[in-house]
Amino acid sequence: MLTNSRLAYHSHDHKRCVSAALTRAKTLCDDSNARLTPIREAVLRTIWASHRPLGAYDIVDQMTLNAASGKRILAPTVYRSIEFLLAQGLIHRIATLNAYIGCPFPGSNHSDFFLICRECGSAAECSADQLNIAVEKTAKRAHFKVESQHIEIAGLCPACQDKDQQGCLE
Amino acid sequence: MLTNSRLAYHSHDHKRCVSAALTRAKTLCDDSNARLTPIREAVLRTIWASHRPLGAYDIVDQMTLNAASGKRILAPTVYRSIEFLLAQGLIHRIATLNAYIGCPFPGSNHSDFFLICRECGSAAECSADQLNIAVEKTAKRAHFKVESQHIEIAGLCPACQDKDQQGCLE
DNA sequence: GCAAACAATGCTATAGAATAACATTATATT
DNA sequence: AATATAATGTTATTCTATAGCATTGTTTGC
Repeated sequence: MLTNSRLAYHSHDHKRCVSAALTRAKTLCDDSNARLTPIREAVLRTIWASHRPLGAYDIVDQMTLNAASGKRILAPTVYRSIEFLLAQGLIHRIATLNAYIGCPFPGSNHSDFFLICRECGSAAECSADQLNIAVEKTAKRAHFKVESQHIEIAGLCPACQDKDQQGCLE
Repeated sequence: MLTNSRLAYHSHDHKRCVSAALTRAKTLCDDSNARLTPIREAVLRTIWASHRPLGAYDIVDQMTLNAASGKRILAPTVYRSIEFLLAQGLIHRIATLNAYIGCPFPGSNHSDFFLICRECGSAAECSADQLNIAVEKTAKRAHFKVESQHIEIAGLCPACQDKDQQGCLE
């Protein structure tokens, strides 16, 4: 099973996540002759600022803050970058949240499976053959031809389960 | 496995789907002391007009058309009914489409699993223990506590697969 | 190197989805 | 009937996403 749950839900050196993601992105875009422009890279970096899915307008705001004085990045620009990054498989859209998150293993063919913590907001991605098979099997019984699957699980991540038990959550 | 795929994807006497859904709704609301008001019932009926998920503003438009002359139902009213129907488990939200669909087996405890045809737009709902178990297992490996799951599968329904093969699709 | 073609971004406006806030009406409770 | 509660009407607004066109930047063929 492929997953970044260890990182997503526990304190870690997140700079490494970001730099790894950017390196992978550059390589992949290079290989496929796609142009990872400065703006697109900045959007990707902004999305990778944490393991929490980020709304499009949050990205706009964050980039406006980060940008050198006065330089405003507007919604259509961000949405275009999002479109590009989605097409390259570098990010995913979390439909139930209208938000976007970096893909920890772009390039590898996988279906979308997310574990979203309702407490801390962090989301981990998983890719499990076992699950894909179960989906296929179930669809087959309805004679349905699967083309893409999108699975969002809500609940509590390991860290927030511990907090809950200790009663120190507010 | 619980599913309405047979009905959703093939021609059938849809009036029976609607009347069955409304009967179930009345019974369930009665049992739980929830008020299925005329407006809420009309929204439910509108959503059940087909097996295709319907956007909130489509519901608004449709209800305005259906309503007696001039009587306008506005967005907040529809959204309130949607909220009620979701809470009662009588409808589901299809997150990837921002649309709503009637639940064919309300009252029975089940997780959301949808097969959405990209060709005809119809969506069937399934409930498969097998799949729930696979989700649980996969989540467990990430030490994630599942509270709710939402699965949307896109692809081709049986009827549209046949059409595709015959090349008579446009 | 230069012009034409194409891709990306800037910008304004607008469409589409959802809710906030408050007034009014209907339904239940005593 | 009087009060409380729930539901609906109404207006405005927020949030999400895209259309359309001007401008700038990057390739590509010559």
